Amino acid sequence: MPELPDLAVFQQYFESTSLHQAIQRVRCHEPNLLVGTSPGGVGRWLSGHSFSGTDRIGKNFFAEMDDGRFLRFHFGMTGYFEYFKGLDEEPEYSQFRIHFDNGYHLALVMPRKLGEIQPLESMEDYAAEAELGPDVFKDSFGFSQFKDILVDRRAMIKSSMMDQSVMAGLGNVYNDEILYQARIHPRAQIPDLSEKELGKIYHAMRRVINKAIEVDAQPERMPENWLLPHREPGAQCPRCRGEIERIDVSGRTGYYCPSCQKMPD
DNA sequence: ACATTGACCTGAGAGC
DNA sequence: TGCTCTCAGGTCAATG
Repeated sequence: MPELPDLAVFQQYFESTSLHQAIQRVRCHEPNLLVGTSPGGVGRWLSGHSFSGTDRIGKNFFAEMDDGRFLRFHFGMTGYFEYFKGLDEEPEYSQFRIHFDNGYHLALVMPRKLGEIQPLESMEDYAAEAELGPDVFKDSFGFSQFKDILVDRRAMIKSSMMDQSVMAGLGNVYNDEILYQARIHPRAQIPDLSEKELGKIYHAMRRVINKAIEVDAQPERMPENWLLPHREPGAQCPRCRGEIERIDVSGRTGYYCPSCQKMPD
């Protein structure tokens, strides 16, 4: 479930494996993933160059190239990178593979083919084009901006926080976690939330993302007192021992604790 | 503006 | 054992 913390970990992985090595060629098993290019086109885009750095906006990962161009990756629901040596070690569900001069390869592994790979001249142009909101984990995204963005909205809090054009990076799972820790009902309407409650949400967001990255976004390493290890109906709330419930919000299945997360008055 | 639904894709897990 | 069904997850388009 690649959300912002997962992306941050992918970014570290990419940086520790795939920078500053000449790219020989690429192989795309699933051309439908390519945006604005073709298997041949992405090959020409990359071949003979190398990656020099990385960046991220929300759930979009940008591999920066030695001449300042980019390749954007979106991981859909199931994507991740895997770096490996011999082709006989290529992972199952590898949809796209980059051959480096040193004999190693980087694969985009994605059982469900809902991701995207896109050559780009500019990250900023892409963000504008895609109408991406600000990345929720950039240093510049402080509480005042969080509040300003939400203040004249009337939607449910969870819907707006998951809307990538409002703010970018959060998905279903971490959103539930944040609202659980802030003790806010996922269907709470934004106009009904006080500044203090918005503050609790913002700070829970920082805390959750930081901690999730610290444990490499591995679900089994999430703290036991989080909601995340208890995302099933009938599970016990680690805080009040009440029953975790399933709830649909804007078409996504969420989980929350009805006794800890009350609707605002 | 906002909510809802369905489509995309396909493996995992459940139920028979 | 093997089949069929449902459900995830992120995003977008269509409809109310």
